[in-house]
Amino acid sequence: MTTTGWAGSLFDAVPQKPALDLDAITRGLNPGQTEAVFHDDGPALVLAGAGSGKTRVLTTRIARLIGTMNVAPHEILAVTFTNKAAGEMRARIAKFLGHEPKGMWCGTFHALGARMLRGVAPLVGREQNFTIYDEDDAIGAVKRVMERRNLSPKEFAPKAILSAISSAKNALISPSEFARNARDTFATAVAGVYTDLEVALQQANAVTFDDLLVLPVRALETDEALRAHYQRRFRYLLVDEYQDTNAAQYRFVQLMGGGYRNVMVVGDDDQSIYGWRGADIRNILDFERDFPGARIVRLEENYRSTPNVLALANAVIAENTERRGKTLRATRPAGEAVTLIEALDERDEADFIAETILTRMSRSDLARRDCAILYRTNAQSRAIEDAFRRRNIPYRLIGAVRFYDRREIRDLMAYLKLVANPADDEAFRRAVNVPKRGLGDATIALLAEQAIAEGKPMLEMATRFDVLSGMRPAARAALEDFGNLVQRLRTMAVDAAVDELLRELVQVIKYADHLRAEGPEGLERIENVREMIAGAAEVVADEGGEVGLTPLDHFLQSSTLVAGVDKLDPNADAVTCMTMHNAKGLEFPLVFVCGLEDGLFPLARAAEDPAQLEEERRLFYVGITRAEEKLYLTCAEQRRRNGELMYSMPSRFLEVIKPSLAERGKTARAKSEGRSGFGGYGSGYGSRRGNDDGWGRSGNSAGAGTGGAKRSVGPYGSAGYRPSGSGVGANSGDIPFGKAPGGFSTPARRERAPEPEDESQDAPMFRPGERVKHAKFGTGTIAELSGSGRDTKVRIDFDDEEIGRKTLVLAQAKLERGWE
DNA sequence: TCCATTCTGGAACCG
DNA sequence: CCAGAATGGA
Repeated sequence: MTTTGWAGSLFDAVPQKPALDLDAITRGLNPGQTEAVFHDDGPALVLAGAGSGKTRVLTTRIARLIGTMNVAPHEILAVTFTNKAAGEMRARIAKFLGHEPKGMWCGTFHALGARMLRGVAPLVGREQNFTIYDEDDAIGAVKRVMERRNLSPKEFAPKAILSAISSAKNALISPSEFARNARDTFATAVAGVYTDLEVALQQANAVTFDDLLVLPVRALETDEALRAHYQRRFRYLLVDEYQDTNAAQYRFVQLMGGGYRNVMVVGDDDQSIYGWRGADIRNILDFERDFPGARIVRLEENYRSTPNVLALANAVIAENTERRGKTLRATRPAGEAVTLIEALDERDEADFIAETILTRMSRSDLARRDCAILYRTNAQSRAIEDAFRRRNIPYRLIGAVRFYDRREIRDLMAYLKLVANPADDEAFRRAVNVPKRGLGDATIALLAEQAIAEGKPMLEMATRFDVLSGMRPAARAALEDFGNLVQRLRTMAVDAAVDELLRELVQVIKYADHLRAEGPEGLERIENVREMIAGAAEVVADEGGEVGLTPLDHFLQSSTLVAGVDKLDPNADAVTCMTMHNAKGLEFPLVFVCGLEDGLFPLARAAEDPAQLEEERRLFYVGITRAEEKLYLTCAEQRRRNGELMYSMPSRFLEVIKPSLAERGKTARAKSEGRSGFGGYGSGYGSRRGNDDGWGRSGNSAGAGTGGAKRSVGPYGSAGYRPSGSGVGANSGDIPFGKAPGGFSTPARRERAPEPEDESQDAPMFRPGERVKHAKFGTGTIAELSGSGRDTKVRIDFDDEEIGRKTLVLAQAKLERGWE
């Protein structure tokens, strides 16, 4: 391959009219912002605290470069953290300039990597129409490789193996290097799989997400001409959320910006929350070393939040030691106090949140879209959704079950991927039996075997006479059918719009009938398919640079790279629920950060490692700083996690929240049913009665006594969740901290209970032969009991012939005894 | 023998 | 609540 393919001259200077009113767009900038916007050449590090207007700085600087500095848009490379942010940045710049910044590369690292890779695929052993494997595809490929290496998925979890490979890739460690350093059996297994996986990926003309970073880096490192081309082209690099870059991304920036060295990175070390994905906070801490002479600009004035919110944020983050150190200064007038609420359980917590939102909306012009619920894990959304549904409050979930993760969507996507890239064996495996064509493991295994033997795609094997002739007639017919269908779609896909393609596909495989047969939830799936087709109709080829791609290629790429927040419609009239990770970069007038319990936030596994604990704390900081006007922090005494009831201590992060920083209270249920306040709950489980100095461990806890059975009279703020009879007094609600003097760090566990209210764990054991009644299955006789503790299972012969003998988990069965 | 369906154990954060 | 084992049907 020559280098002329990517050395495009598409963007040869079309002189842009300087229609930019620089004065207008830089009016009101503070000194730090001005310095960053008017920074011309050379490296620069902008340390931008939360809400300090960094997006404005970035867009204004780009507008200035283009509008008044004679920099052509195609000379600019801007990296954002989400596709949505890229779109917004582009739109804002267009507004400043009065025209689209055509030719500018603006997007996430992954999107930019994919874009570059389309042009240089042959350099890394791929073709232009390569497929991007999502995590499931990659796990599938890992499993296949493991099978061939006789590695049992029981001994080594494919997911763990993939995760190790992913980490290696993000650290730019090659398979051979990994193998050299493999010491234990797991690492050795990973090394082998890693080596084979690379071959399999290449054979399937596929790349993983990580490869979108790794392969461009490799191409840039190995091909001098390519590197020179890009270094000449991109005179200005701007990287947002720099604190979350990993080694591969860092290297990418170095390579791309290594020519002019006009690299401006913007970030906040306090908001680094992707260490688990290989992000290296040192990238920002060490920027000056890597780019000597870099100008450092600090943006510490916060325009987003009230002083109350900021005081809390500063207090929380000050606990971290690994930071450059900065303090956000408030510019807004004082607002409402932050409120900390203790709930009984997750349902009580959710009810409180929902009621508070309703009350506040009724008392002000607060809109639903102004409210956000932030949590640590997606699993927490369940209770919150229930609470909203019961009250008919519209809400939307960001990122929980991603649209493209739904089965029906994945089925159709598999077809599309296979059509776009016939070598994609993972897609073949998924598509070939949708709907069921009577092809099972045996047939597929045979195809796979042949494919490996010849080094050819499975799809090709499925169309070859010599392979087919050895199969059962039914299987042969099914494969011929399937092969013809894919071939027809391939012909169509050359120029057809994707929605057209999808409509044809859905019709031919009678997909709607297939889904309808699944019952009521099938209808919802049909609806999703409609949505997918509608969405496909809207995908237009991205401007600039990607010649030769079919509409299908564009569609697949853009849909593979969407993030949860990318779909967030800021105008939708709904409350937003999401993880704190997803909330990065967003802001809302009213924010609830919930589930503040030790073991959940911080997660138990992070508690032991100081580095991980600091990252959790930064995540908390991110959550807090999303709030513009009013912030609630909530925690629950008990919570069901993975089916078991957990009693938890309030998060250790709350420890630094002195009475002056937040007002405290309890939900009505926590007050009336709470087991005499904190410390008393759990009757013996992790009880720290009397071991507590209340809220203000630092000693100035005005209203907090010696813990134990205190009555909470904490104020509820103006939020409206003010149970009758609750007084308004000094700070007093008592919640023990996770990091207790005695050293509690993990929540206490106890027996599985069907309902939070149900204390059936104390019920005596059942005996075989005993007559019982089950709510759904009716009466029956216990045949046998097995297991112990929460895993006790009971086998029952039910009287109803149709039900017969069933094995149930005792703790969940809710059996009534004494029935004849 | 092969394929489809039911059952049972295990589940972060995300591009 | 989803994937892999166990089991039932052609």
